[in-house]
Amino acid sequence: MAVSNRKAKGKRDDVYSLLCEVPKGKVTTYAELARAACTHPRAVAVFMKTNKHPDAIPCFRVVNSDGSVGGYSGTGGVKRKISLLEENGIAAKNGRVDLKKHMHSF
DNA sequence: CCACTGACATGAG
DNA sequence: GCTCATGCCAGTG
Repeated sequence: MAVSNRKAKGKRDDVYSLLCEVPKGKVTTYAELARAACTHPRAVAVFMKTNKHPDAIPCFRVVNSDGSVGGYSGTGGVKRKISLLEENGIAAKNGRVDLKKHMHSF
């Protein structure tokens, strides 16, 4: 049972595609991304951590459903993520973004 | 090539 | 604020 779903790796590509379609200046949540990809938020976290294309995958645009930035495997950690968000016009104060202003729904 | 365990940046209660 | 439950991925034998 623990390995019965290994063939369903197509979900990962869906998450990446959806994330790439998020416009600049907007962010999405793990729950929303997972929902759009028909998967679970837990899986999305693994996708970002195990992603082989950080250059093509703006994981910094993904935040928690609470608006908290969460984490970042890229350079600088969450600090780098917050900086990138601000570069996109998103105010990430105290590691939090305004979802009601930047939350992107699929 | 097939099978199993460990690890994860969440969500909900 | 903490704990439990759930899904997907990567590595090893």
